[in-house]
Amino acid sequence: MNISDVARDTGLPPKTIRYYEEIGLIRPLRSENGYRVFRDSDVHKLAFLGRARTLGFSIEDCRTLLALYEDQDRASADVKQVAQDHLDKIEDKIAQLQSMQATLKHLVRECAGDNRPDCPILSDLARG
Amino acid sequence: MNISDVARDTGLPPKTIRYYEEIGLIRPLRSENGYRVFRDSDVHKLAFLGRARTLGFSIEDCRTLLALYEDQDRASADVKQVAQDHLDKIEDKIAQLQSMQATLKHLVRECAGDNRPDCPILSDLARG
DNA sequence: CTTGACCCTCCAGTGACTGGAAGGACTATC
DNA sequence: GATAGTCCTTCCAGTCACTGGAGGGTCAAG
Repeated sequence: MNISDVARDTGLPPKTIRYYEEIGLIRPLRSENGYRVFRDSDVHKLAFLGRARTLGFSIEDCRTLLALYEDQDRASADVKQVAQDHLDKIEDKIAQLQSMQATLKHLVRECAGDNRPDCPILSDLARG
Repeated sequence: MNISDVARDTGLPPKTIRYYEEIGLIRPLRSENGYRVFRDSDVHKLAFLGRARTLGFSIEDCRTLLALYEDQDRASADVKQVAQDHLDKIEDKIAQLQSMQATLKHLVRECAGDNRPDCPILSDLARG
């Protein structure tokens, strides 16, 4: 399989696939003309990576998860730990965004949004 | 005022303040020895920027907001538009994170987290 | 034999800082 | 006046996970 076939099948852009090779997440073969040749195992790994990225795991987390996936002697506790840590970060992030959301919603609601210059949004930013 | 005084008063690191000057958000004076000299108006702007950044506005949004703030003839509608667009982005982001959160919570709950290799998290990533 | 769609590598840019090196300036103490 | 310590400066590199583009080789169809 060539890179664009893999891109189609995994939903990952060719650029991203090349990048994943560059940082050592996959090691596709090469044909004589220099083109990358992807085995099923490469495609499988890329799909795995795509899904992990969709869940928001960092590339380093993905590397760890892939290593755990390939390690038949892994402990599920190790996987769970990675996922739990990530979940905690996501929940922190959600809380942070919700706090911004609450403030912004309030300010937007208070703002007349007309031709006049008076604006509670700017007043808030200016005075804290 | 020197940079570290301003950093203390605004809560922004000196590095960030220098960066804001570099990208043209502020234009502090210079004393003979080359040190930056911050007027009250600079400190005020930096505090404004700090609060806007806390609300998650991008630097370019901050630049726009600062310009609107300084424009006595602004229309509050323009400010409101910036804030509403940002709020929309935040709400998209929250929804995306909540979707990750839901999936991850489910997977983490299903995972035994013991010494055995069987792991629903990896199974999910491997098969979608 | 040319066209167009592939593929390759390498370099630069994104956003918003952050860390560190190398060196000048100021303040306090001896 | 020397020294130590803290401040200030600039400049360069790195972060994260790609993404865009230049410049050039390869392949299949007509």
